[in-house]
Formats: sequence, C-alpha cells, structure tokens
Amino acid sequence: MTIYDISEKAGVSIATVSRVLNGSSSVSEKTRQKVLAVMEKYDYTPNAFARGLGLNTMNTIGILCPDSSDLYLAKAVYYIEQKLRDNHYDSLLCCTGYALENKQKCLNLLLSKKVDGIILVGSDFVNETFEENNYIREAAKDVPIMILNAVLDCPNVYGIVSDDYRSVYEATSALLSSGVKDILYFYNANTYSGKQKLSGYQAALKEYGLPVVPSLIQFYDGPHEDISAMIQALQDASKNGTAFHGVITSDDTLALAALKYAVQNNLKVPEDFSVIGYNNSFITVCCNPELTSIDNKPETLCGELIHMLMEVLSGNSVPSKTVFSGEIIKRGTTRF
Amino acid sequence: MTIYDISEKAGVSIATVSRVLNGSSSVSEKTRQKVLAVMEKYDYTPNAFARGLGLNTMNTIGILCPDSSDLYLAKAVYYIEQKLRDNHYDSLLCCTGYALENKQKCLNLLLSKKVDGIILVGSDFVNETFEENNYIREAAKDVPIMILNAVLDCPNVYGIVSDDYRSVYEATSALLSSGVKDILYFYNANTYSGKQKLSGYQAALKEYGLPVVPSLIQFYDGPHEDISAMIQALQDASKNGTAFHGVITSDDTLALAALKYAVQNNLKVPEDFSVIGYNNSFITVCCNPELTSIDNKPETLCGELIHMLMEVLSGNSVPSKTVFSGEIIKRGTTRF
DNA sequence: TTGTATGCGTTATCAA
DNA sequence: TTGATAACGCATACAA
Repeated sequence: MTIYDISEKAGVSIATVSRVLNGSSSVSEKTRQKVLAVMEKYDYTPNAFARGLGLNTMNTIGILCPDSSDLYLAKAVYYIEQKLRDNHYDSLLCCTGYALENKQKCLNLLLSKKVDGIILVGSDFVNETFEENNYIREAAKDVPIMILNAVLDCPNVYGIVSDDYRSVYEATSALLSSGVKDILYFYNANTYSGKQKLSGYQAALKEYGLPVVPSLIQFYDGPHEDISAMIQALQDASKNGTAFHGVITSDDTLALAALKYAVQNNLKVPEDFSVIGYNNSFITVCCNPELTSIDNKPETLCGELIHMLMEVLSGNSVPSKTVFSGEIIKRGTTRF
Repeated sequence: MTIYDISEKAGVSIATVSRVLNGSSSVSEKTRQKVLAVMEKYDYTPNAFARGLGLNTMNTIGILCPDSSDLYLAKAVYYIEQKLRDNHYDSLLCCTGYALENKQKCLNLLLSKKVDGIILVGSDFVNETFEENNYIREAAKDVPIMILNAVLDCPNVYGIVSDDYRSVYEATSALLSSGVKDILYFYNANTYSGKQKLSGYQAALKEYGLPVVPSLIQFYDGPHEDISAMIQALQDASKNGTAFHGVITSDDTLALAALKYAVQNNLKVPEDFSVIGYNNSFITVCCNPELTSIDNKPETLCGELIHMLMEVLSGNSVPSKTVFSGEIIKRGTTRF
C-alpha cells in the first residue's frame, strides 16, 4: 500500500492523501473522511524511509553509552528512551565500551544514520585532552549533542550535570562532623565528573584545616564489577600503613567493596567505620547495613536533558551548562 | 554532498560512483581510485534515507524490553546491541513497561519504522491467553521475531530459552538433598518462564515423595524493586503458620529479600536457612553471605539469538525453539 | 567497464 | 480546496 494506491482508491490525488496524512487544514471534511476510510480499510502506513528522504529526518536520536548494563547508566538510558518517545523520537542505542576509538566509531555510525541529535550518557565521553574531544566537536557541527554528567565548552554541545563537587564536599563535611577524621577517598575515573568529586573531597578537608594526604586518595583502575579486586585495593592501602576509618567513593560499587572490606576486618559499621557511596543505586539497599549514598537525581537530569534537546531541535537556545544539586541519602553506613 | 556531486567531480556517472560505493568488482582500478579520492576529499557519506528507500531496509532491528534498567534485562540488551552491531545492524530500543497495551503500541511503532526484525527481551511479552499474543502473531507476518526466554508457537517467531524447568528442578533437588525439606517457592511472574520454574519446583518435590503445599508457594505481586514489600510478604507467610527453612526464588531480588528476611529473624544462613536465587546477577555478590543463584547464561542465549536472527534474515531456516541449560552457582546461602 | 534512465514513496511548490 | 509535478539521493536493469 502506497500513497498512490490510496489516492486511486479514494479518487483523489496523492497530494490530497498527503494532506490528510499530515493533518493539513486545507482539505474539505468530506474528502478527508473519504480518504481516511480508505486508509483504514487497507491498513495503510506511510513509508518511513520515503518520508525520511523527503523531510531529511526520521525523528531519531542516537544514544551513546559505554555500558548499558551498568546500574546507573542503564537507569539513565531507560529514562532517556521513555522521554524521547514521549516526544515522538526514537532511540538508536550504541553501547561503545570505554575505549576512545570505539566511541568515535559509534558516534560516526550514528551520524551516518542521520540521527537528529546525539546523547552521550555518562561523563566517560569527555576526555582529558583537547584533541581527544575533537570527535565530539566534529559531530556537533552536524547535530546537537547533549552530555549527561559532563560538560564540554563547544558550540552545539550541552552538558547537564549534578553538582558532584558540592555533593562530595558535603558528604565529606558531614563525615568529618560526625567525628571521622581519616577519610579515604576511593574512586575509579578521572572523568570530568570524577575530578569534580575529588575536588569536593579535598576542599572539605581544607575547610576543616586537615591536610590532604596523598595515600588517602586511592584510585582503583581494575574491572568495573570486580568487588574482590576493589577490596584488595583497600587491603593494600591499609597494609601500606594508611589508616582510615571512613571511605567516600565515587560509585556505589566501590562503596560496597569498602563495606565488605570493613566486614572482613571486623570493623563495626558505622561505629568504627563509615562509608558513603555515590549514585544511590539499587545496590545501596542490597547489603547490610545499607549504604548511605549520594543521590544525583538521574531522572531529573534526564528529564531536563530531553527537554533541552527538544528546545534545541526547535531552534530555541538553551544554556550550555545546567547544574542540579545532589542529595545525601542517609542509611546505615554513617553515624549521622 | 550527493552521489551526483561526486560523480561530477570525478568525471564519471553516478552509476560508477554507486558501484565503487558498494564494492562492485566491475569497475577498473583506475576509476575506483579516482572516485575514492574524490569521496575522501569531500568526506562523502551516502544518504542513509535514500538508500533505505531504494533497498527497503536500513539494517535496523527493534528491541523491545519492559524495563532496560532491570539488572538482567539490561545485560541482555547490552549483549544484543553489541552483537547486532557486529553484524552491521543498528538497534532501535523501546522500553515498553509491563502493560500489554503499551507493548502493542511500541511494537507497532517499531514496525512503522520498518525495522528488519524485532527482539522481545524477556518472557514478559508472551501472555497467558491466545488473544493476548495476537499482537506478536500479527507482527510476525511482517518481520521475524526473536524472543529471549519465552516461546510462542507461530510462524516466523523464534524462542531462545534457558531450561528454567530443569534449573529449578535441580536447585530444589539439591536443597532437598542438603536436608532442607520445607522449601518455600517465592516468585513474581506467571510468564512462560515463570511457569516453567514453578513446575520444576513442584516436580522435584514429587520426585522426593514430598507433598506440594500451596502455602509454600508464594506469589509476590508488588513493585519490582521494593525489597521491604518482599520481606513483608515472607513475614506474612510465616505469621500465617507456614514454616520454611529454605527459599527458592524466580529472581535474585526476591532471593535478596529472603536473605534479609532471615537476617531480620536471626536465622543463621546457611545453617538454619537456605536461599537460592535466579539469574546470577550482580546483586548475588552484593550481600553477605553471597547468594547461591542459577546462571541462565544470558550472553550465550543472546549470542545464539542474534546468530539465528541473522540466519533468518539471510533466508535460512532455524529451529523455532532453542533450549540451553542453566547452571547452579554455589555461594554462601546454601550448605551444598 | 561505463553510462542512461527509471523506480523507490513521500513532501512541497505552484497552478488551477 | 484540489491536482500535477518536481525534488529528495540512491540502486539497478539495461544499453552501449
């Protein structure tokens, strides 16, 4: 069934069928009904490819995500897809992994599919050096690019972030106030978001007149889901003479590892050992005691991200950087 | 840049450009190089919509998933997307939720976008009554449909499942052998997969000459992530006089709830109380003790699913039902 | 080996 | 309010 078939059976021109299809007002009610009846009868659906060719869009947004099975990223992808569909856009998903080369390849793939915009889910897409972000700048010349949890100063690129600096600053302050002075910061990414968090930790220590001890800043660079390796990293730090009675992490999985480390070493949580995670993901309620964690409001961020994307696609201008506040969710691994 | 521009600048016809583009052998090396050079120079990429219109395909597969933030489903989507891309197909993702009406709407949406095939992720898409599955049968008339974890007897529909019946049968048998006789089966879905699991539980009891006690079969129909509600359901069962020293669940989250129930009631795990979950997801290692669980090999299933889809799209015939075996992963919540 | 001409199914412009 | 027709950018059958 094509528009020609319908026009013939309805005894009108294809132009009229097209008008009915697109809700044009300049078609008589009588003709409209006639055409609609024929469409209904033959269960006609317009050919999306032809429409795409003519309009130069198929209402599709590309979603780039390093790992859609990651608890936090999966939630974000979920929100994003739903909200896009609410706005009559479809989602072309690409799970890129964490290697830069593959991210570039996937981004170009999406571009070649002529998506109307691209969403980078997670701060992993923004790299440290200027050159390593050129692939984003290039793409931004073609379509608007929205980044969740990172910012990149470039035209047509928009960042929606949670105030990671402040969240960790407040978490650290709260832990210090509760009497834990030797806090280890345990993190796994030097992304934009990662740096913000670390700065928050350092600023809070300074605010309290405490020194920033390098050995209390532990970078974990093992596999993303290998809890044993994370625990081992903490054991190593401890063996090397670093004493700590609290851990703040950049991620709930790391926090879970810190909790398991405490259990292994017979440290009472939260009496003798405190832990604060990040993301407020499902795993915070899987363990015992449950993890205090920072909620960075992924649904809020995603909602705003889509809202802004729609504005950009409508030709309206929106801020290149939007910041939301996080919130500490208190559970069983802290005394406050 | 269109094919016309390239042909003009290269001094050849558009047919020749098209041939170079599609790697046709019948073009002289000299001409090929000339055309490739021009393409390179102007950074030409063929228009995907025009190509789609001509070929009537854009190499896209629709992925339907009730909730892509569910730990198990998210992993499946991740594997599927990657393997599809390996085969030069793109993934159009739709998170449908659990309501039938919305599943239908999303499926039709994908169809209208002219995807080449559809993958239903999870057994939730296959309903109990014949009529409620008509939306799948209708869609199968247009494109092949692959279902992960469920089967539907219908042409052009292919199911790839784990042997849930046998897995739960063996889990139950193992628990019985370890001395736990009053095992509660705790589940949350009456899907195809859900029924298989329940049957496995019942069969094992019969095999051991034990009665199938209705009160030991508990259906949980609350929210998917509400652990408190799950624990409460077990408390209620216990209060109503049902005694049980072991729980087998259809899902790791339910198993986690069972473990928390045991902790709340000061039951020693696994000495006095055993738990076996299902899916072998990340949460099995989040708690203490860690959960014994059934690994239903999602990566294997997804790999085979994509392989079969590619065969179908190539015109080859494949079995309408493919079954893989699961495996019990022993951890800390069982004595065996 | 190369080129010409046509079809793919829409939307949109311009006349009527 | 309607219709004829061009454009969108490619693949391909057929001719040369």
